[in-house]
Amino acid sequence: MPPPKPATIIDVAREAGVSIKTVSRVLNQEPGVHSETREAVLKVVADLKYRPKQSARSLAGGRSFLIGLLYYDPSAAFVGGVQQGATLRCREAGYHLVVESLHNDAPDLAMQVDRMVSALRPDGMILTPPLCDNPQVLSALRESHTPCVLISPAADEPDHPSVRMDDVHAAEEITNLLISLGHTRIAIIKGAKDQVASKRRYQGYLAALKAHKIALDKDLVVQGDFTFDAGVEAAYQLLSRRQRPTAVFASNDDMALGVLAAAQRLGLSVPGDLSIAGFDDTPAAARVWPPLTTVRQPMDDMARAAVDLLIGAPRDAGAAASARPKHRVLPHELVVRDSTAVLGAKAAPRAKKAG
Amino acid sequence: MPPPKPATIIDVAREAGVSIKTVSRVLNQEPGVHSETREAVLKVVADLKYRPKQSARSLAGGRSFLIGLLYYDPSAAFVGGVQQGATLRCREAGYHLVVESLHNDAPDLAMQVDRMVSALRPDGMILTPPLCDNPQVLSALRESHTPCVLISPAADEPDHPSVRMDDVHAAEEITNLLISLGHTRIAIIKGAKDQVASKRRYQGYLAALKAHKIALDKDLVVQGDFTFDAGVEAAYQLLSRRQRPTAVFASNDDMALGVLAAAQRLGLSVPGDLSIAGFDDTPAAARVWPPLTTVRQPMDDMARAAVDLLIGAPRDAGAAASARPKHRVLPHELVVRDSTAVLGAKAAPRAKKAG
DNA sequence: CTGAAAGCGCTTACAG
DNA sequence: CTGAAAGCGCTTACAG
Repeated sequence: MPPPKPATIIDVAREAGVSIKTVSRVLNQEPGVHSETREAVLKVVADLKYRPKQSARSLAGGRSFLIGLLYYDPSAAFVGGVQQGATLRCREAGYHLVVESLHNDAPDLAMQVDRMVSALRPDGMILTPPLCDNPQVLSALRESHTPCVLISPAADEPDHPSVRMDDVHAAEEITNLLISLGHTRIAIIKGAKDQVASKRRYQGYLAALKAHKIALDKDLVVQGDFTFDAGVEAAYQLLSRRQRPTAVFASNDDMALGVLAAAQRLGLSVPGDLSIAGFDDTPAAARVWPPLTTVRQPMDDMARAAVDLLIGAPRDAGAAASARPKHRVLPHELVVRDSTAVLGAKAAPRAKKAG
Repeated sequence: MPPPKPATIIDVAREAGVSIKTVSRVLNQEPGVHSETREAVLKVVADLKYRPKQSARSLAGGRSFLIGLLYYDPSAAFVGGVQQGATLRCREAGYHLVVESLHNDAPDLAMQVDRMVSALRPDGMILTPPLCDNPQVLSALRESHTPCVLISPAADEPDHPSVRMDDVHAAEEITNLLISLGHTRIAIIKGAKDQVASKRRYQGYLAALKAHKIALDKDLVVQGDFTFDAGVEAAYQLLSRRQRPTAVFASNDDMALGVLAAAQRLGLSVPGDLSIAGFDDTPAAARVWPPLTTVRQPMDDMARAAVDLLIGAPRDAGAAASARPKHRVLPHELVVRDSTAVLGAKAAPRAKKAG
């Protein structure tokens, strides 16, 4: 048996005794339809289980109801959070999320992006780091006149709206927390050199030290690259010094987990001998012992805000419409767990927030 | 300035001096086009940067070139792996992946699924656990006659093709590994009661014990639910017994991480005092100390296989075409790391595979 | 090997 | 408040 053909707008119009234009009006919630007519149409729609076909709407109307999400590292918890927020917000708004995994250094990156947008003509694109800072990607998108929102880009571009959190402030807060616990020998493991988040978090660290008049000890600053292995290696370096740090602020959770692993390997007690703080609140951060003190990025909310910016800014509103793109900064959250404690204490840490 | 309109098939046809049908033939790689004509068309396509519009192809041709991925727990590493494989394979095949995050127990689940498929008319859907076992989801999909592939479903349904790994065998292998390391008091923490993977892994555990004539000790069997907290709790139960187990097989990594955390909290050395094995090879498994011995599911490959099944089986090939759906079982991989070691040894474990 | 016509199922102007 | 017409940009089925 061949499957029954789904009802079309013509079927609905015939059954309801109106024109297809009126059906269209009802479905798109356009004003100017008599309420009785509306009711009648809606009833037929329900009876016939009519659902407008997206490809037809798209072809005729010029909107695809598709939002694209471009990402690089699929294992990154960051991307998972962003995707979750984006897909939920899309559903609420009647859009759908198309995802594409791209290598940041693929030679044909521009072509891959171009292919996607030319075929799908998404109404907007969401870019996550490091793709949101990739000139190839950005220029391919510009050429196709696809609106896009950058999530946590290196710099706020004048061309595109962006959504981010305040890395500097968050890093400062977490460093303040360590200071308030009595630590003064606080090491930092910096993130990847080419990512601006690394710089910003380092800035926050410096600011906190300065505010508390703690002199910067260059021996306590180690270059990392956001990987677990970098965290392990940095920890060995730091913990082999004569004057060990009593606390380590790793610029992300993966590195913090590396520090934790190295400390345990060396037989140090965490947080008794060493307090450790991370950044990101990845799923793994709560699945180790002791659970990590860290910063929760509002990934969900950033993604939702990105979708909203895209839906609100139709393609080619251009220079005329909104004079300049919006740059939103969303609030983060300090997550104090058991990997940080009062200096010298063997007990559990106090969840005191730094001033 | 209004953005320049993208070229259409008509522009290409005019420029190349052929009919649009011929352009269509070239682009769709249909046979029966003179090679010179083909070259000429291709040149114009390149010059004009022509890209067929997906919504038009979809409306006229009845194929959307969209594959849907339905998932429940976005933090699950499993979903990340599946998505990665699916999106890459889709790109290779000229398809795109649309993702949708669904609550397995949402009251309007059927409607949400119906909305997606009715609007997008994807050429196929990929379902991950537990959604692939959800009657609401399956019936909504059946009603819309959308082909779908189930990834690791509870049971192989006659209606749908599926892709899975061999949970029983993998669990047996990992138990064998522990036995080969000299362990006989091997505990198991079972997975969630309603998931069949739990049952299968337990079966594999039982089979390995039986093969080695090790009597089952009910005290070493603890019910879990796949969460970190369940692992912690189960570990406390197991490790407080007079006769402690010397090894624990947790039915997934999250629970294994819980066991590891609990052991460390109790001051036990892993693997010196306790060997721990997990299942899944989540990102966190390699980010703890000691790194977890576990089983890597071929998530990538399963997803690729799923996409292939979908592309190969056009909508409504129906009963006529392929008599019955295919059920594929893909090979897994034992990942032996440092959380397992020879009974009583304080040294690193040998990476010996069980017979 | 190539093409003219019809049609996919909607929305956009434009009328009334 | 409602509708008849044109058109979005392709593919299908049919001719030659």
